[in-house]
Amino acid sequence: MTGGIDGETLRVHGWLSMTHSGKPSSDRSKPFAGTVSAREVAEGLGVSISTVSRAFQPGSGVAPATRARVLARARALGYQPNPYARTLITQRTRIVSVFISDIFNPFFPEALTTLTEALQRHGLSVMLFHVPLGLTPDEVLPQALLYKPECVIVMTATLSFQNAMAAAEAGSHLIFFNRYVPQSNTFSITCDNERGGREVADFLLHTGHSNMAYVAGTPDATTSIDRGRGFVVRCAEAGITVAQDNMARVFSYEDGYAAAQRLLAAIPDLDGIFCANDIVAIGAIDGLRHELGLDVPGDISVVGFDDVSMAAWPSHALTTYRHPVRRMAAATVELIKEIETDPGLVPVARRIAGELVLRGTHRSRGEAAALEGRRP
Amino acid sequence: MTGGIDGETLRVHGWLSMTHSGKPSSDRSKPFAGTVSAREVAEGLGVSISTVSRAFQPGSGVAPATRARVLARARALGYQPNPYARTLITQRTRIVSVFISDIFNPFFPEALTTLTEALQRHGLSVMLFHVPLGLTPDEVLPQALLYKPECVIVMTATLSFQNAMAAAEAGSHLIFFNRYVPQSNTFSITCDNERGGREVADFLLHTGHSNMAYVAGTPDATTSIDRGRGFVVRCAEAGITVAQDNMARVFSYEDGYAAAQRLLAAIPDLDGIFCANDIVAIGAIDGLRHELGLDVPGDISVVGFDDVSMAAWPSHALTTYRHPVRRMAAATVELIKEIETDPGLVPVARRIAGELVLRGTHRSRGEAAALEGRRP
DNA sequence: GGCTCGATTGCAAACGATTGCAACCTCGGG
DNA sequence: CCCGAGGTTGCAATCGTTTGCAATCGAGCC
Repeated sequence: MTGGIDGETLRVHGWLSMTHSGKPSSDRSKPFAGTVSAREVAEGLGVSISTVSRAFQPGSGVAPATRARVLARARALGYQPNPYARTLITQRTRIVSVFISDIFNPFFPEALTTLTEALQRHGLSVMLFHVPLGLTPDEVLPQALLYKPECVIVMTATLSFQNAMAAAEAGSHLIFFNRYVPQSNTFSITCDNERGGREVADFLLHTGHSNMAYVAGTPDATTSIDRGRGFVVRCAEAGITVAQDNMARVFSYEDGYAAAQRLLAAIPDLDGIFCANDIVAIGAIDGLRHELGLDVPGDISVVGFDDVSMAAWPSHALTTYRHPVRRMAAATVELIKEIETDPGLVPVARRIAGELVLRGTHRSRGEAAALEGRRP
Repeated sequence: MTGGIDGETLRVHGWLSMTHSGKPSSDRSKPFAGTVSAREVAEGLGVSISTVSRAFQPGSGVAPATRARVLARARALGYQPNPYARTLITQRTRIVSVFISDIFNPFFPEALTTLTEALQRHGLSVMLFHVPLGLTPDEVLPQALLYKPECVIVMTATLSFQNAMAAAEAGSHLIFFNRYVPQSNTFSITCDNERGGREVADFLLHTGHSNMAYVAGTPDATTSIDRGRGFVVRCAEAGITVAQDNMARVFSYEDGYAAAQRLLAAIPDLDGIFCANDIVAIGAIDGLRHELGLDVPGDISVVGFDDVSMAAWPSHALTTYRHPVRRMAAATVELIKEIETDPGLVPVARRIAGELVLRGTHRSRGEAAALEGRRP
């Protein structure tokens, strides 16, 4: 809370209408109107435009006194180097494009805002592109590439080979966020999903569950696949085979809701379900409770993945695995910095560990033991 | 589902590593590398750069045959006019900046994606700026204004007078989305919140509620204020005074949860609560159920506002008022078009009606009558 | 056949910066 | 006192477009 919010917040009556009647604001028809150029700051000072330009670049040979004068006058006039002209000559845009898709999952807005903040703090501007359901990023990519972003961060689906190639051609590095392209050798920042799956497995095994299932999300999403693999493999190591429900089309509440019913129809004595994410888990829990009249965690444990804010609400109190969003955003900026200094950096997938969050949808060991064999 | 997703999705092994070893991709150190300019398409055709440029502008005098040849060759070479150079000369950026804040409310991502899609469909590129909690948009605005956006869409808080002025100076029109600045005469696109409040009041009155309260959200948010006013005024017209809880700091689940307890402690025979938004409503319901052991809607009705996706989940089945996001996004694009053709357009606040969505957290008239006077 | 007119097209000047290169200045050393 | 070096500064080219203006061309009309 800055306090400035109430202080001089915009409340003056009719102030903006001035700009339509008289002189206060300059000609509205030209967006650049009222903008000062390097020439104007140079003129008053009796220096050249070059000097003004150099005053704004750290390593350039300008006399400290001159730089100070220039900067002072620039500040007074409100001058900032025009990024369009600068880009034209330097060939660097300082822009990153971010691709998002339709958002069912509250994880995405959280990731998006965190990432955006981290990037803008590093002086990069974010161009946002939305890939509507049913479209490939490919159809939006050309518009994004027009602006020659220094990198394209994809939080959604995958790109076609052709278009990924196009991005490379345009000089934009491709970074997958929260997903990666399995055999492709591209940059990616993800949660260590497989490890997350293992940790959940360890936890459920440790608390005495023995008849478990995994509810997958969007079929070809690496997040869903890796979480599932970690879980299934670890359980297998403990001699337990887990049922898998792969019928979900997307990571949705409805998918979880339906999956729970399918699973219990097939395996009535199931005692633990790991879901591909929190939304699916909440759907599953509701399915178990409302459709099947089961008690969670009394009859069966459910664990999610992400730790979205809703998971902490008392009505859900979901036991889950926390997605390390902040650390992922920080890692992304870190990666971009590295790419900046070494454009030839060899692509690498970075996985960041999350952590188990215990709430109220799992049985503790004791309960599990006590209930052994209760249902047929 | 395009089908292209599985078709030629990026799965080729090691393809990107080529760009670091050999020739397939051009020099990665220059973002513009591999880009063709108008000169290159002109050369092969024996026309001038001017002609190429004109071929890309609808109303310019180019012979149809020439235009066709240029366009064909441009497509073959993958040429697109460079937006930076274009902006430099035309002074038009085709960029809009969108300000968002920390997102508790699922309404925002929905609004953001819908809005982004509508804008990009109109050929505008969206630059996203995040205003972290505790900061004013003012501190982020300068970075946004650098790119001379054609307009700045603010989905969050308000701007200081100074900075709003700065935006005007820079030639960027200010559009408030989902909020407005009361006495200021700026553009805004909002839901007709007051009307929404009235409709909810009418509905609750009509279904026999007589002892009602309003739970506000963030204190100075126009959304919260207007919804409350519509509700309270209509009830007053019907001779009923409603209790108001204004203790919430933000529109959060926790706020709703706590408000419910405060209200029922003060007014034990409350039979209807209208909440400033769905998240608050869900919090209130959980507070009523878990802390007070009340039945919703058996003992008391709760109505929200927004109709976020969660509201439809069986576990909530929230009766609410639908926020017309799509229509608001469309109206925004419409407004921008109007501003484009008439930069001097006088600022106007546009309010768009939503609609009541009946689910399971309200009592019907019959039940209400039957239960009359049940609790002391 | 000459003249005018309209439709096409090219020239060249912007737009607002960055940057290699050359000119300049100053100062110290020989 | 002169010369060279090193530190500052300005000149001018450049980035890739758009666009006013002039030039060119062909055709239609008298």
